[in-house]
Amino acid sequence: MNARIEKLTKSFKINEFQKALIDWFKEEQRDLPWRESKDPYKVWVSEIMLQQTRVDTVIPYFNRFMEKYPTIADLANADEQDLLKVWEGLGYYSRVRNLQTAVKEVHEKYGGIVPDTKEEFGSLKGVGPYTTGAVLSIAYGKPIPAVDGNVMRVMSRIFNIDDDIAKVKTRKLFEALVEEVISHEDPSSFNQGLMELGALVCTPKNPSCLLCPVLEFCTAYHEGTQNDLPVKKKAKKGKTLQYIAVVLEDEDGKIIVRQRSSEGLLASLWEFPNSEVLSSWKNMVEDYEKQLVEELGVEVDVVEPLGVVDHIFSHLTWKIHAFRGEFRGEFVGSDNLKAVPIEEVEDYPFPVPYQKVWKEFKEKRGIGS
DNA sequence: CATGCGTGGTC
DNA sequence: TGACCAAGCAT
Repeated sequence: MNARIEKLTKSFKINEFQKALIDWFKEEQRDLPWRESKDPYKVWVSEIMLQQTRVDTVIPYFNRFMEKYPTIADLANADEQDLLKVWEGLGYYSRVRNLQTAVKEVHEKYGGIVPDTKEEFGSLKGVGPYTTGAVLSIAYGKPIPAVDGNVMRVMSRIFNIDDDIAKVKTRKLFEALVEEVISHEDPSSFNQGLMELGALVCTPKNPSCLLCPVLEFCTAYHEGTQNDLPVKKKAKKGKTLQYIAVVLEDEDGKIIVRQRSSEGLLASLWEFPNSEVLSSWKNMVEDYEKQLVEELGVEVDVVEPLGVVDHIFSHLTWKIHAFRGEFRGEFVGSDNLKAVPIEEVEDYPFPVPYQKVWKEFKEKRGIGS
């Protein structure tokens, strides 16, 4: 333990803090579907879904996921496109692919039993320091810190720490700090208590300090600095990219869909034919029409605009100029580019921006959902 | 260590 | 409307 941790915890009443936090958690915790069992697999899935994602958003996804993949074996044997479809709209799609990779490893290497050591579980794909601590403490009662954004916020206020929480080094500081104060009798309630407190009471803005069960331990409250913590360097906002996209239909009611690259943004999801609009283009619609004829080998008519779809990612913005179009001629597709019956389009996993485009198309065509 | 990776809610 | 942010991880 380094000198800084020692100084911070020197006169800290650890046992009383643990008791106040755990008692509060047991009384006030929310009823959530993943709290109905301590099945390590279910706890694990919930933690992956909850990464950077709100509880209210996750609940229906979790329930559907468990209905479809109730066990390790079910997930290990799942089809990747089906998996992406279940994850559709949840974002950060690499999470589900990494999860399946890891679950396959547990299925094959550990006989379907989720390993209970930091070394083994923590080395699985998609499992970082936070998820390791969360799953092993909740499912197996191991006293391992689970430091997420909530915990950094709560602890930064309790100990009045103004280090930039965007830095890896700061997260490690908080892990060392939690290591010192975590309950060994009930690590699960302790870790979840810190997170629940951050979600319900010690909120980013307007924290409900007067309702806080650990108010007496909070240095920031006593110093009046709770509204200035935690300190986090602002992210610079990303650039905007312009795209033209066309929903192409033929006389037989088939729609052309295309699968994205298996790497990078929205990997392996589906979209409608589109291209970045370059400043060198003279006429967006005509230029892209020509490009489409080349790429698809069919006659193409861009018929009418469907509107402009704006989509803000965390690191960039898309402005999609969407159109409805028609194609004629024999279309020769491939695994990643095909014409599918209009009623099957929604069987494919689409990211939200292209769901918006599809919605515009359906409204224009007068197709009910 | 910095950046890429989604989406929706809130103020 | 825009900035911030929510149970992070891989590279």
